[in-house]
Amino acid sequence: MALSLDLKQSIWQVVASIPEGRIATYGQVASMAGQPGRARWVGRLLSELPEATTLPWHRVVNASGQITNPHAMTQMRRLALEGIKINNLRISLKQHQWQP
DNA sequence: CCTATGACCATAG
DNA sequence: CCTATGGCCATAG
Repeated sequence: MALSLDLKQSIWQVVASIPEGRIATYGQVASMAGQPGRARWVGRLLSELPEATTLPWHRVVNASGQITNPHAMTQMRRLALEGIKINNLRISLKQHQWQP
């Protein structure tokens, strides 16, 4: 399926709606955007965000609750500011996962 | 068309 | 907890 701006926006909108202090997984974001199975795509889309974006991309982690991206330092700092505990790049999904 | 590459995921051992 | 495996899917070459 080709990538339309609409599809991108649906992903961005879900990411933007993740509450402060909560996290979501790549797969979760994809599903909530009506695009199940496109977790990898979510990751790639976030990787293309401009550095000055206001989108809370730091609230997205993988299915294991692990931080797996090139900006781990920034991500950890931001999450810490929101009161999220991090152990060895790992976050407890049980405690912090966003569950609408 | 084919292969390679990811900010991924589920399952099995 | 860890590794291995197969699947996933848009992009790039």
